[in-house]
Amino acid sequence: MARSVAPRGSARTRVIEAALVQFAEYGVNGTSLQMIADHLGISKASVYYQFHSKDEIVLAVIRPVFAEIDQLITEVEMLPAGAPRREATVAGLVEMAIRHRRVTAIFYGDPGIDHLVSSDPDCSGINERFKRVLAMAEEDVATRVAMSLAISGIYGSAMDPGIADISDEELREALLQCAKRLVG
Amino acid sequence: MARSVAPRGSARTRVIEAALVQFAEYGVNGTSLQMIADHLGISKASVYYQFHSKDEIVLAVIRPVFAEIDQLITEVEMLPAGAPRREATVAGLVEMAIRHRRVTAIFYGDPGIDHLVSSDPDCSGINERFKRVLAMAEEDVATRVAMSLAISGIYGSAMDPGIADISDEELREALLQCAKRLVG
DNA sequence: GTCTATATGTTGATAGAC
DNA sequence: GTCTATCAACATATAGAC
Repeated sequence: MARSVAPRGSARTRVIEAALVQFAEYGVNGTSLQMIADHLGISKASVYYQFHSKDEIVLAVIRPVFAEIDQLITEVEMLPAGAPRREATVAGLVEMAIRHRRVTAIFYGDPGIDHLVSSDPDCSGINERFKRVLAMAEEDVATRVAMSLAISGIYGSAMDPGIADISDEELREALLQCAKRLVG
Repeated sequence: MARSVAPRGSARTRVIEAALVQFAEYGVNGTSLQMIADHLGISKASVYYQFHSKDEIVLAVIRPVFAEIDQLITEVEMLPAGAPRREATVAGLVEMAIRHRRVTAIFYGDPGIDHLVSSDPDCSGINERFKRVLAMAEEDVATRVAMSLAISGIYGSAMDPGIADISDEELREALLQCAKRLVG
């Protein structure tokens, strides 16, 4: 390893992190490159040196999230379909929601992200895979609704300012308890 | 009643309805006045004849929703605090989510709307009142999380395309069942 | 009530100096 | 890698004719 390690907070990484924060607060369509640049104290052109377009920034932000979902799918696919798989899925989503808390959550339902996800092969592929693993042989209306409510509820409550005072550990426990009541 | 009745689809009403549809699909920040005008087959200037600004359109769209929430609060406030009030609240929200299905839902979490709500006295007042009636004397972490998850889950699942094939009646029943398991 | 035309600012994005 | 300067496209919003 003669080559020196990339600085801990590389310019590229800082752009991604600044974008993440602003996207979470103002949404993708409500966040301009000027806002991201101002937040970093640099110019728009410097942001464009790292990314060719806004879409590239958005993709760089959501890619790790989709990678996590992809891994979660792989894990739950090894479980038998039905209740065990459902329970592992919501438990995994609770971990993700806690880990990112109030940040990842925004992406669930952001129209600016939805559009980009649809046009990106990798993301939409994972998206389809996720939907497939969830709907697998599920004819039961009650179960399908419960899963849908659990997923959007987990993300929605993780970012709810009204319960922001609750610690990660307490929130995780409470969410798992809710999930168990819904799909267990 | 010498004066003739306003046409069923007045120009103003049509603008509101067109905005509602587009806001739900693209978000407030992702919807331009040009898009609304095009959707109605009229010009931007005609839209501005009905509303002085985009914010006015957004307010006109969300006001009825907040009026419904206001009424719901008044109803549940007459109930004893605790479980009975919580159950009535989620039941009322289920009715609202079903009634609007896939439309009202977007407003829950749209950054463009959140910002406007905060700056509008009426809306933010109702918002505060709603939060107060929910948090009333609730120290129990599990209950607070369950309520948060139920609320965002109800709205989120009502707009979930993955369960759009389920009829309103079936969805209402399934959501009420979920709500009961969470807060009952 | 609707239109065309326009004013004014902001957006995403590029060129080129340092 | 960062900057200033600039672009075309689009945003909200207004003026005034019909």
